[in-house]
Amino acid sequence: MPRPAKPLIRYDSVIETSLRIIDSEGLDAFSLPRLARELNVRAPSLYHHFQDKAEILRAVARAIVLEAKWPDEQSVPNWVEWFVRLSLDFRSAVLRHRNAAPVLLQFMPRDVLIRTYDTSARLLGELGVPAEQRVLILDGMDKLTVAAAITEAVKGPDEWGRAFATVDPATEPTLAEAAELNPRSVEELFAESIRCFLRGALPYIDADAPAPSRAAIAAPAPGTSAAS
Amino acid sequence: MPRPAKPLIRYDSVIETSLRIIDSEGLDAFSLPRLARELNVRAPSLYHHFQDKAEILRAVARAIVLEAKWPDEQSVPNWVEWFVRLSLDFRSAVLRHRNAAPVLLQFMPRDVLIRTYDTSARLLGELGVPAEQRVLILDGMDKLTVAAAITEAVKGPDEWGRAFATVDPATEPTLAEAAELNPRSVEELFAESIRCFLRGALPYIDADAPAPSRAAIAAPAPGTSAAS
DNA sequence: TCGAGAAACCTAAAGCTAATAGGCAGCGTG
DNA sequence: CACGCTGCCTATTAGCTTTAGGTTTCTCGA
Repeated sequence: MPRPAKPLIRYDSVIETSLRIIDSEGLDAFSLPRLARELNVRAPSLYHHFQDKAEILRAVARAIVLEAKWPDEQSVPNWVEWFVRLSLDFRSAVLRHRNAAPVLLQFMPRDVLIRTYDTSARLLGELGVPAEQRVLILDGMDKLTVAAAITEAVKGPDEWGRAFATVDPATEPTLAEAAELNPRSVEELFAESIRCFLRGALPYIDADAPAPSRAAIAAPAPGTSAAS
Repeated sequence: MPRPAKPLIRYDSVIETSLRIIDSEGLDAFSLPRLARELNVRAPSLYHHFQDKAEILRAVARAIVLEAKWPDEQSVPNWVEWFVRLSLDFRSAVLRHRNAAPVLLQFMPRDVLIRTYDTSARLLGELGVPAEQRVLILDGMDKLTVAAAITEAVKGPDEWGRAFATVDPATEPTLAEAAELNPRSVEELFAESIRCFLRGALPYIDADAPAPSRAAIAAPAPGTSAAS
């Protein structure tokens, strides 16, 4: 059945199907024959649309990251909570696709994040953060969101609910006690880590300042963001 | 040549050789035939010593983490810098074996870290950190060291020196400017992130308090660490 | 001391995988 | 109308992990 009237392989459906297989059957189960079977096609045909398997996985990683939406500055009381919301949304997107965590580690689309960080840098400028401090904030946020989300995704179901849930009280009594008395869920820990970091890194910035509107960030007044 | 007088395969040399192959030729080059060739042996023989390839990789991950040494509390001015040193040592161990980052993501030996965190929890108790806050600190440190080190390890050589070095000034001018004006190396950013987090999470703890001696942590006086 | 069985290697092979080579039919353009 | 390109196909290569089963040597109890 060579050369059908309508193409059987569409770029978007390849990525979509790949992600569905990875989500439901795990990364090890994802192979080109397996993917091709789902598309009613033979594996080598995929090479007419993608250079190799890595290119498919790169696109899958990109699709996951693009699921994270841009938080509305209206829905949030101040700039700190805007950053927290940004991180939580990213984390949610990653955790929706836990099995793809190794793919994200290898093929994280930096350019997508870079655009977010550029906007965040502008936001920091509006807030009065000195230029030489901005990379510290952005890099720290990167660690606390991207890196933390990926490593959290690989944790087993026994660790999903509470932090350090698998600690043995017999061998690590102090840690087990701390885990017992910890009032926060893993999601709250995630959010609170970011608040702590921002508080510690920017003690001189008013935490109650509102998040600048998207329009103000996108088109800053001349000289506003350039002035450190 | 079945059943030689002296065993040809020693557990330690298998792990050591595996790590050397991964370091020098990359993770993709590491296969059981490749490993067996290095040991002057055939691939299936390895199954008499390891259940499967994953067991070897698990041991490799453990070996990397165990390279991180326990910092001497004498060498450091206060407890904050003790935590910073702990993180930097871990980071160094991971970055010595960049190619093994995906292995670490999948097979991070939690039990090794748990022991460190138990000791750290005791340290926090000595410092007067309330019990219900300790998990926040430990989990945040975990994100900022373990997660950040793994993701930093997968970065390409063009990103090793400075943060956001590959940003294009034409498309992301604000971020590029921030990267230009950033005074810190990636290692300093790593250390400073931890200081910021601890400062933000524990504003009421004296940052200049010394790190408790290892002996004091290992055998706390009764009631000292249990009292929150 | 001897015999049984376990230990530690081997070869052979099954059943995967990613990727390449080359063929064939339909589509659109000159 | 014909020619070349597109988009699928089959066949094949080379390499991977893992299992099955064979052979020799070591160890240990009688």
